[in-house]
Amino acid sequence: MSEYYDFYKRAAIVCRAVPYGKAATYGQIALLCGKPRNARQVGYALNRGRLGSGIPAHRIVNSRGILSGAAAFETDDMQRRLLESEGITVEYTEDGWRVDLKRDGWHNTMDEALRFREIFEEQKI
DNA sequence: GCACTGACGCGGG
DNA sequence: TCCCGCGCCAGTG
Repeated sequence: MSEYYDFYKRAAIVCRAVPYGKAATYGQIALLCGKPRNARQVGYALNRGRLGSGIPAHRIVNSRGILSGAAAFETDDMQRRLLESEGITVEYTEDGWRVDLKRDGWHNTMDEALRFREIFEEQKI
């Protein structure tokens, strides 16, 4: 097992792999990076642009499917509009805009998880 | 080194 | 199922 890793490089790879039309959670990204307790770091990285460009940040939501209320997008409704443009239904609740993870969530297979581990191992990150 | 912060998540009630 | 409390941990000043 690689003893030194770069969490942000891993997170960038995983985030870019979230399919069009699907939403993933912060914890899910962290888990696939091999750091299941680092969900907060995923949010931090996205907020501060630490993952570079080409990251579908709008597809990342919290474990309940709630969209980030943070003003990290150009406009308040940007994240919701991007998701809807991909065919994802976003419904308004008291807690904010929410996607149905049961239907539109990214449900990883064990194979996908193992594949990421291989990629990290190969690239020594 | 210390305290505080936050696009978070889980487990118990 | 829904709250709520607590744990989490890299960054930041």
